[in-house]
Amino acid sequence: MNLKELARHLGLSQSTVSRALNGYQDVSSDTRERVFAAARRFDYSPNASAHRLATGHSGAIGIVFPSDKDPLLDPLFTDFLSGLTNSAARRQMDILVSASLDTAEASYRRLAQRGSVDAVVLSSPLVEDARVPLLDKLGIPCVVHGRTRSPRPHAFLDIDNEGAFRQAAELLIGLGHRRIGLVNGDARQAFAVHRETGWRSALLNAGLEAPDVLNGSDIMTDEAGYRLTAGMLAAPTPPTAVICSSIFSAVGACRAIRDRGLTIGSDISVIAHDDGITSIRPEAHHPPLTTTFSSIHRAGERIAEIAADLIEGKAPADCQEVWPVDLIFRDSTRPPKRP
Amino acid sequence: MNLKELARHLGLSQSTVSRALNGYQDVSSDTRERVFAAARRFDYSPNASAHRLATGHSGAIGIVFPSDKDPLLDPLFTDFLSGLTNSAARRQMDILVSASLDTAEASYRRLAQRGSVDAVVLSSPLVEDARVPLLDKLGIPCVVHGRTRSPRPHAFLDIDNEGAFRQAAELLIGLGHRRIGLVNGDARQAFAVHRETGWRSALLNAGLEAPDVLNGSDIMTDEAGYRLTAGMLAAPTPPTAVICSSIFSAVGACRAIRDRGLTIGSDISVIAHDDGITSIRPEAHHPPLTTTFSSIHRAGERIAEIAADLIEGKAPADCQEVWPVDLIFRDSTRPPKRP
DNA sequence: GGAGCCTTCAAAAGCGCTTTTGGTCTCGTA
DNA sequence: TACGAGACCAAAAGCGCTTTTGAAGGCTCC
Repeated sequence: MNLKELARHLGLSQSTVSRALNGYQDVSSDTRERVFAAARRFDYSPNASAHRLATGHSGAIGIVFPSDKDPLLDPLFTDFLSGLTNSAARRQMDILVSASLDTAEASYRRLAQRGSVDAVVLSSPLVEDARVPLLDKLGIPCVVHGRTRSPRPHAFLDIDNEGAFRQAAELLIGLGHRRIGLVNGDARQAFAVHRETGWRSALLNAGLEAPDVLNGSDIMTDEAGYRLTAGMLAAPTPPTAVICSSIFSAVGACRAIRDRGLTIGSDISVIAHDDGITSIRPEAHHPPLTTTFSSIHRAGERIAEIAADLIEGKAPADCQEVWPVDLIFRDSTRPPKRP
Repeated sequence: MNLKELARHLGLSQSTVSRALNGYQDVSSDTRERVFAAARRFDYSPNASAHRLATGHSGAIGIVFPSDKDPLLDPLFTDFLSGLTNSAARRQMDILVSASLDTAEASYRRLAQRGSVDAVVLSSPLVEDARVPLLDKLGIPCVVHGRTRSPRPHAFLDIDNEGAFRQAAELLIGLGHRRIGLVNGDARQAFAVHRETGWRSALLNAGLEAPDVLNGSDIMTDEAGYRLTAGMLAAPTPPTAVICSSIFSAVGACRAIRDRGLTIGSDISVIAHDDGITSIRPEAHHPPLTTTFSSIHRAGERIAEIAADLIEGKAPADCQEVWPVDLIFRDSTRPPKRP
């Protein structure tokens, strides 16, 4: 069932039917209702390709996978994507996931030239990310999940990583901790830099040191979390608390603490950043973990909306949001034994 | 730069340029080379929408997210999607992720009618899954990741869940275990049923019982893994070994074991199913976990190929694969202390 | 040397929609 | 009565590609 047939059934022209369906004003409400009734009855919905060709819009938001087996590719992405997709669907848009077989640049370039997407979402930005100027040059609207340095303002949604980690460190300092370890993500990533800044500023403001031995950085896996934490605990002056950049790192960190015969909370305090994924919940741990919390699912939802705004012509400079992060106090943070 | 301009630059007709680029035979190799050179020079690639409209193919494989916040939605999906996308890209196809805002049925129906995708991938099938007959009725080729009961044969790629879990149980039985707990996924899911069958058959074959108290089933999270395992360990005759359906459940199970003052390996043996995600690696645990292993990333890769075959007309009955699962022996499985 | 064939290409139709253009008909106003 | 305005709709152009149709030229072969 296509538009032509539907029009024939109704005894109307294609254009009238099209205008009725698309909400134009110069169709009598009587005709409009007949058209809608027929569309429902014949279960008509317009062909996507034809619609796209005619309008020049693809009706899709693109997102490019980093690369084949990138360690940055984490399970959080599922939650993010799910939010993105839900929200895009509400705006009648789809999410097109594309792989970067050769280089990321080539992928974006291809997306642009083929007109497969109207905008792209950029995940896991580096401190200085070449993709942003590239997309700017290619003329594809782009919204960054996170922030990056860029000559021209870009649309983004970020959480206040610096503030969150400063607060987390301040909480520990308030409890009496003097040596606070950071189990951070990959140092090339923008968010990791922001978190380190937050951690460091809290320590320096309190007149404490932020030595390199307490500043761990690696991919955010269970294994790396274990290794970094175990390393810190084995140092001559081990930390009395650690802050982890992800729940996966935290799982490893907790194992390292226990393997050393120490108890989480009473011996070593732990704070983890929680993106809100279902598979591992910090409040279900023993003891429940204190967290900095921000739902990555909701970030995905919002980013699709921002992308839609961008497509409708909103200026990138007006599409910049930084969300506050909740600090949720639980039982894994206590005063240190020997301050 | 579009086809018309390119043709004008070359002094050729659109049709000749199109035929040259698409590898038809009735273009002289001389002309063909000129065309390719020009296409490269002007960085031309055909408009996706126009191509789709003309060919009638959307060039995309669809996948529908279960729903807004479905507990079945797991982080493994990222790895799966990454494989799917890579492989699809190699065949010049994209992956269209779509949300099911109302019902899953409506989403698939819309995808079908709008012609947005040429085939769909169906994840996490239930034992009896309404989506398969629906897609059959709608006439969209579909490949299932897993297996489900269906009146007509459907294309699928599954791993040998039953065999894997039978082997796992047999390994434990061989070591002398008599009470083996199962920390399984949601019992509505097909794979969970298969795994239970494997576990049960190994026990019964060995003349052992498979009581309900040892047959745990829930979503595959850290928390559920903890709860199920803790429950079993608190029973009058606790298991001496547990088999977990996911690495997330296993993380929880291990915590439950330790929280009870027991040691993994020497007190309680643990086997986990490992999908090969990077964030949590079983070999990095202490002790390293024995696993049934199958890469979900590679499954995604293969499924895109199967979908492409299906689109090209291959019969669904000829697109059925069951992959063997590796049983990787590590240090978390030892003979029981008191058999 | 003309019929028949192959190679190479141009012209044009068509994919299913949106949007522009223009025409008809009614109505209110001068 | 005449006329511009407004409501409604049909016809047709156009989006950028693929594919069919058919024409021109060069070739072989009887």
